[in-house]
Amino acid sequence: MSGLRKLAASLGLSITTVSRALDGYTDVAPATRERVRAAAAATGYRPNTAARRLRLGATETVTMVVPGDPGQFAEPLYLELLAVCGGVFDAAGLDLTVLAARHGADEMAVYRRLVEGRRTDGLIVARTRVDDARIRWLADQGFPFVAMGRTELDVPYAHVDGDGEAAFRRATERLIALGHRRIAHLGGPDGFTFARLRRRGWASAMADAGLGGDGYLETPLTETGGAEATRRLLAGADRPTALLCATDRIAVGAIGAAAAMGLVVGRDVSVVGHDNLSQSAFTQPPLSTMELSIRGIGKRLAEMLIARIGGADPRDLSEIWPVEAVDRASVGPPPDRS
Amino acid sequence: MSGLRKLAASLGLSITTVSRALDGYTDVAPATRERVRAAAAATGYRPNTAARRLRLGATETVTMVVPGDPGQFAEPLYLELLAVCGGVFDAAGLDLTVLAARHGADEMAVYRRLVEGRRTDGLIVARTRVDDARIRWLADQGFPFVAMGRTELDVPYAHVDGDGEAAFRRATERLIALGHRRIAHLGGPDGFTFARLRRRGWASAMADAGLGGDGYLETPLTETGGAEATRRLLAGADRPTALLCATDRIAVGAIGAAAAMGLVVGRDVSVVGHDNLSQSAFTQPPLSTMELSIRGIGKRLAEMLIARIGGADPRDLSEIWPVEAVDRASVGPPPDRS
DNA sequence: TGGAGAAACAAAAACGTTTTGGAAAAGCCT
DNA sequence: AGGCTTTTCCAAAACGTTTTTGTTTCTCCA
Repeated sequence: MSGLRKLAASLGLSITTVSRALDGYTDVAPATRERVRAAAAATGYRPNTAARRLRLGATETVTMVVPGDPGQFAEPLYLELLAVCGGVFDAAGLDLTVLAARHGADEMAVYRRLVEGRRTDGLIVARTRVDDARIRWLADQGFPFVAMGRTELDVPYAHVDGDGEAAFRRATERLIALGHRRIAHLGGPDGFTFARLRRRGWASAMADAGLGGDGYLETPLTETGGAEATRRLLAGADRPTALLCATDRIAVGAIGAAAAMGLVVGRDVSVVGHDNLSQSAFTQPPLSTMELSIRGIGKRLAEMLIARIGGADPRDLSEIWPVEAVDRASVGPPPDRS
Repeated sequence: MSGLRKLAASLGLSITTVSRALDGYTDVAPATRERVRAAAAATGYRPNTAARRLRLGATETVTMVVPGDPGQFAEPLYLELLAVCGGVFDAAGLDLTVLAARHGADEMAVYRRLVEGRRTDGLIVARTRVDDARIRWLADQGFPFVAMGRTELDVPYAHVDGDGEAAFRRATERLIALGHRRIAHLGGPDGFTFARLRRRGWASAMADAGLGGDGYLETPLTETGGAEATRRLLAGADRPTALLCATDRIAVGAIGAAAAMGLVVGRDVSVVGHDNLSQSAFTQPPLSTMELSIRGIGKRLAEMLIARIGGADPRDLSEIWPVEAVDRASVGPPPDRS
């Protein structure tokens, strides 16, 4: 005998009363309620989660699928996101489980298994894509989920995102105001919505200023990707005077490649990133970048998922967060001979 | 009616037979087994996990507590560890849940709640400390867990670790062979076992060479920590010609600070790190570092935890992995005037 | 005083599995 | 053919909750 039954026996009560006392029903006399609570605290009673979940028909679990591709995605931001969300979920009595999936065919299989096997009450979808099969399917199923990032799909879905388009437009405008004319954009894979939006911000600012928007190069989201793109961009005669990078990792690669070519970053060529990773303040020169509050976003994301699980309408759950500029020495006016 | 009962009814069998057929007992005729399996596959039957767990008395869940301290611990390696472990656990039918806890008082409370509430079957303990209360308590309870890293406790516990002591001894010896005499060590907080072992490796190589082991500075595990320590170390007259850093993050800070002081890293001062983070190949100059296979370690860690849950003796589960040197341009001979 | 209504508790069912302890049918041997 | 083992299946119990549906006792008012 264990659990509720034992506690009830030791108190000379029925398990019904004990259960209801602990859950705070008005059904039980205040005196008994206190007696039960004291006994529960004293014996360290904790309801068996499996039994509870079976009875309730809920898993009390939410899931985040993290990219499992080797090496490629050692994104520091995701761990912080997990930690922040974990705190909120924990306070709400939800377990946060993580699952790794490689981008590609088996990715959808992972989601399907989770949803169809009713192994989770809600999902966090990160690294959203313009046409995101996961979101299309989940929304179609009416399954509760939140997305970190947007898509271009026409279905409603709960999401939080940074305003990368505005941020990159502003960043471009500031470079233009400094005198730059040839501003290249090292964008992420265009399938990712965040990459497309940031490119759009850059492109619209360039167009508004009557400048050519042809200095666009799509690169992998790695330092290596940024370095290779930079080598190519800076090789030509009419090389750009500024490199606007979709992420700090790309920017770190760009700074490395530019320096290796004998150029002084911040004087011969300006570099801008996005994310404000901890290492970005320590490049030579320190990287000008933009910051989005991961802690804030993670908290809201978790709260939204809880709301969705509670039945909230996804149409009411949409937030675009501002992105703040972080100015450092990797940006300066263009060189004179430009 | 749903689940097993429905499936059984549709086949004209009892739920017992269906259950045993799916679990592959010899108890059921091969013909019926196939019939059941086909029907299960066709209807997409998945056993209800809560019911299963209740009956089995297992949570089928393992947990990793990640550092929840804001910003401080945006360690890229942890995410990769999670992804790798997640894959192994998933294949074994185990859920991997993450929980955030700040270092300090409530950390033990988190572990206690997990274990005493029987909310998990096993734990992964990372970032081990020399005298680690978590490990002392868990081992005392006989609860299945694995540690990434060691302690100086006398209790047996399953663990995987890199041989940081040997790696730092070798690294120091190589610096000495290059001609360096004043080699400073920017160590992590000494409470962390990995930091103490790396320091010991450095100290023993220095002692063996008859060199002073006083160039030791304890720093936080951040770029800022490395930068501040470097500023202090390089300010004096008899400044070190080499900085051996406990981690790449510290080393990145060191390179930044040294460059800001007008020194050329790799010529005026050499810098070595450990972790081989993706950005470390893109500092100026590229950082010499050491690498430990996180994928390999994560896989073994997960396998060991599964073994421990299965009842394996922790004494048989201990692995120290080699650390490989990654040579880049941040290391060179000491400057002449030394 | 009788009856209605509220307050406090309890019995029992259900959630969906796994497993125990058979039972019926079939095959084998003498 | 009768007893024995083997094969194949099933009824029922149990895991520990939550919740529905009572039942009893008490209070209050006419």
